[in-house]
Amino acid sequence: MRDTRAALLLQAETLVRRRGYAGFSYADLAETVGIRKASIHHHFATKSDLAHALVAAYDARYDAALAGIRADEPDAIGRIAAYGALYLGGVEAGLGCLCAVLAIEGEALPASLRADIVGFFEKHIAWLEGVLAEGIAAGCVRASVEPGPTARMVIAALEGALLMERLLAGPAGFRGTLTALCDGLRAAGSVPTGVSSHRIDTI
Amino acid sequence: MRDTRAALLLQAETLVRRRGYAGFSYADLAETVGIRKASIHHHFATKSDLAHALVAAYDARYDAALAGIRADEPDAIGRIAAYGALYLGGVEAGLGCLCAVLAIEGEALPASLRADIVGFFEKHIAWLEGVLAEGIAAGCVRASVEPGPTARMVIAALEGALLMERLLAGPAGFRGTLTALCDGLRAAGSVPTGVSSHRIDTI
DNA sequence: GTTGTTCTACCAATTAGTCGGTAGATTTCC
DNA sequence: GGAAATCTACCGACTAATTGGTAGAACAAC
Repeated sequence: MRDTRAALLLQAETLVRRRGYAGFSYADLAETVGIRKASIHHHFATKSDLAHALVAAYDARYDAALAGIRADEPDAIGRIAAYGALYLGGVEAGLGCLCAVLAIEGEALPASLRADIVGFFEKHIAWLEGVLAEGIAAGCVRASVEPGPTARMVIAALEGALLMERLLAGPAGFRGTLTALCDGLRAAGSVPTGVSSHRIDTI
Repeated sequence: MRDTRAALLLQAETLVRRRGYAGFSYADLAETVGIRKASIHHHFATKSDLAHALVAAYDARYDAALAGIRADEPDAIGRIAAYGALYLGGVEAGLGCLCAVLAIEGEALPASLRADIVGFFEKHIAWLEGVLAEGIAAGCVRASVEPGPTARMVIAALEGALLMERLLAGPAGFRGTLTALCDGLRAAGSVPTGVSSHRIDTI
């Protein structure tokens, strides 16, 4: 049995992450999946329905990854390094972050989709804020770090690095940024931890 | 006298920065400028010609701003804060960075345009690397900072913050990220400097 | 009167989305 | 268990609108 809906979601996601939301068409998607254009409408009535489903699936995958990192990595800096490694997967595959791509085209997008994206980012900011606060309490993160603004700065740096290094220096460039980022957060006495092996499942 | 070419560049830039390259059309641009669609082709034969001119003008404006900051701000952290304030202008106006927008749609863009964008980012990385190296030598930037990777991290954080905070917390969110970024670079003994008043001219 | 600018009027291609219909399962009901 | 009804997945053939781009005439300015 062939799960067409899943194939559509998978291929649509890579198309959006490669070329943007306005940059791919139902015709493109139909061709890569090997189905007729009209049949896509059977699964996703409109393009924005498809986009919603895309964000929901992406968000769910990240939820799982975030929970996994929290469970596997005891150290705050290790958790942030592992979180950054999720983005590294995108650089390696030549794919931007789905939500960053959609955020950039924000103005031209349906408002409900924008709300989904805001929710995605705010969830990640809250997660990082918690990680940083715990890290400060445990003494592995610099005491002068403010968890709120720094959480925003961390995710901004990773989103920005994914955006840039995909075109510039690739994975090597991204790893440099991630290391510089972690080094700036670590408390003076704390020992660096290695790069984690966390991966976002699909793609 | 009415400089149509300049008006086209100005309006096209805001359209791209709001909706993306694939997200605006010659019809949109014609309407905002108050000209017929065919007349645009007289000034910019193809859409990618227009995009090239857009990047060239944007790049030139940043060149001037970078030189101004270097001349006016003696301190490395002050220079980076001033550089970040350029991006703040985008957040306030609700506009993304032109090159970030184009970078995201990279795969769907003409290759020559991609090269322009790579050049833009590399120039800024080199500028920041110089600023950081001088700052370390002067003692206002943490000695453990590595100028190369950290320069990439700084621009990534600013690009990412512009991307995100345009949708999330606006200028206040961006300022928080900028402060957290600068705080992470400053040497322990160094005194914080205020936010500069540097602005990118047009828009 | 020539040069630069803008216009009207068009073009072929592509866009998202609709239409009526079909083959094959699955369910319902006697 | 077998007929009838319903549902799922897909298709070819559309549509109206929009896409970037072209040809040639009108108009302006020096």
